[in-house]
Amino acid sequence: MKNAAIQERRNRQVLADVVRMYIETGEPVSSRSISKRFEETLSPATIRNVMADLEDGGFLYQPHTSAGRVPTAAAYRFFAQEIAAQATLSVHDRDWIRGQMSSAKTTEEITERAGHVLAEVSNGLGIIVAPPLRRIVLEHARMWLLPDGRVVVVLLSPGGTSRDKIVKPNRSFTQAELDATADFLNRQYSGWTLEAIREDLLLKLATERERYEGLIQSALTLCDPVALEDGPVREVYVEGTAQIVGAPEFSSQAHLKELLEAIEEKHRLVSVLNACIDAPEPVLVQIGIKEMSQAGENLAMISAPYTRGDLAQGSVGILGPTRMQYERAISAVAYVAELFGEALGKI
Amino acid sequence: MKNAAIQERRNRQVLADVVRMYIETGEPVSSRSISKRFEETLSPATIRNVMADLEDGGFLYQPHTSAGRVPTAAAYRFFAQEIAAQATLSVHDRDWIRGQMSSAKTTEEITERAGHVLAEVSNGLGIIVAPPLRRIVLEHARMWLLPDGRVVVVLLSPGGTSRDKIVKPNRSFTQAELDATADFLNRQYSGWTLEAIREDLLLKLATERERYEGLIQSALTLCDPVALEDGPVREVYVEGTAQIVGAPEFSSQAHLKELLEAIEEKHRLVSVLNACIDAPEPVLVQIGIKEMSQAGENLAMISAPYTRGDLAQGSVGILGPTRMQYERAISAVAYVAELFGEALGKI
DNA sequence: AGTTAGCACTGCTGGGCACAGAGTGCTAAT
DNA sequence: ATTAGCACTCTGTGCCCAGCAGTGCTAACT
Repeated sequence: MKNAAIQERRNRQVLADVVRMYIETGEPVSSRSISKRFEETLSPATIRNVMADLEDGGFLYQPHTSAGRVPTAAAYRFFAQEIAAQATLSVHDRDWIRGQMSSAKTTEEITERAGHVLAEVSNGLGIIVAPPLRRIVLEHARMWLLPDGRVVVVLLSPGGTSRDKIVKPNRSFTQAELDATADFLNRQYSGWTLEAIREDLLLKLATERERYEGLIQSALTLCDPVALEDGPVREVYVEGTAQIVGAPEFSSQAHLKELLEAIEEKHRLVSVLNACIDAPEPVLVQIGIKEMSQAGENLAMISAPYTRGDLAQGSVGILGPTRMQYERAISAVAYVAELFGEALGKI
Repeated sequence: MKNAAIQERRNRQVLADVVRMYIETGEPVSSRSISKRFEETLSPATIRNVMADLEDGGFLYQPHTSAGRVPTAAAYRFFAQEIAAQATLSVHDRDWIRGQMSSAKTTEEITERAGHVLAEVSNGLGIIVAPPLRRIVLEHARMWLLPDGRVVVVLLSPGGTSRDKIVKPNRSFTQAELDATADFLNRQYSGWTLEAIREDLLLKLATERERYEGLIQSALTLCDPVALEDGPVREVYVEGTAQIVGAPEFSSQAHLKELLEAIEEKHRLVSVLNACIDAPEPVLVQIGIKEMSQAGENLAMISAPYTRGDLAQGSVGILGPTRMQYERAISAVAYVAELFGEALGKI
């Protein structure tokens, strides 16, 4: 039974202290130093016994016989869970974050700021994932004809963002037709997500051919390309690459290079980060990200979804070394997610 | 007279060989190895004499007394100049590059590909700078009124790119006014750059108030925000951060970190890279980029402007260690710039 | 005069070795 | 159940020394 070691209250206390201390110093922690933390109520020898149990339980390990102990991934997981509930941001951090975020006006600025804040707080990467296109809400559509037969489609979302695309339809349209189509979309689907619109159109196409035939066809031809434009690259915003270079856990060039390559392939990040959208907890802590790279062993990701209105949109998070200040990081991610959603709403 | 050492033909030959060899191996090159390159027509001792002269001239230096010689920035400059004229791409590289570029369709894809190609070829960073907004050419403008009084402005450029923005004008417009303004822009300024339009509008405003008064005013109010939207961040595209980690010249963590920070502040890159637009040579080689960071000493940038039609638009380039394969890099930059411009034109 | 062989000199690199320090596991005493 | 004591293990560091790569200089050669 692996968890046996963790059952006893004192053992958990010791484990938490070891983790905390290792996060601070980055060096294997000895029984003596933990003993001191307990205000000398327990001797090093006792702590050693506890530590031996914890090692059996898979929470600690020794780099070599005569070294102190280092937390394993399991220890971090335990630790994160232990403190997640009571994680709270220092007033100083809170003010600083709000200050940083409040000066941003455009969506881009806000994103950049949020990423920057997260990177600074964690000494790791700050990552922002934009809402996937299909979750975008249509407020207003407009189309017009170009002299050469192409069509400009502009979709407006609440909050002032817009997306446009030039479409080469396979048949020619008149401006009147375009107006009718746009009007149809506006009356029928204002407030729907693109994803939902698309599904509904396909459904209607099958069941109610006779009623709207032309319009539905037109709408599909004209909207689909816009919806599918999906720029997978621009969706992810990463800030703070420079930070991870300093971290001693990635001092190995090979590891560092591999990690940076993984980061450049941003879609890999997205899947890990977006796990939090369906997670039950408000903030998700993942420890040991094998998906990322060989060095993923000692990577941790802390992520939270942000919402505008009440629709989950995308997520923000931190990717950093497992040896990270979890209290600070967890609460910062939560706070940034909150501010980020708010800020987007205000545009 | 610093250049004295370089006057003699044989000295230049030796210098070039030292640089070439150092680029290959990355280690200080000895007199013996150069002697071998000369097919034994000169003894190591002779080469040593030449090298001593070159050291006096500031082209070589010794890490310590009993080591070989390493090229200085001056040596690289000389070398780059020497080979720039005759730089030519291997058939293999040429095919590969064309292959990589040809599969890209959208502007984003093309940019990404170009960046990727440059990074791969150079083992450094591939950098693409988009044309500054003011150089964008207007093909067609359109505006319409939103229910709440805001105005959507869409500017179309030749080649199918478009840019839109939602403007909150300080007075209210009617749709008819908007149509008239757009029409005015289209008739008067189709084919002009935004920069030029803006200037001309301001000029006309001063001299011909009476004729177009309303239109000019409207055009300015509505277009300026679009033109000034200027996303300084999105303008620069960098690929290949992972590459530079491997380079032994940046093995020092401190240097590496500093460099990555500099790269994240992309605007710093832009000014260096854009120097090539006004340079007389088709491809500009800069060696020792002090602007970037302390480690800039051993950084080199190779850049070339790309054009669409006959308008210089932006630039593409490589940022890498001074110890770089210049022949390959220079010709690759030239070729990518050419293909990039072409590809943009075809969209 | 330019070139080259020979040789002494320099500074780095890597292996071997001893030593101190940190930390543990175990046993026996409290 | 806790703890003091002690033997044991492993690492990091400093030091020395030999080996090596490469130079600079001088003197001889063409």
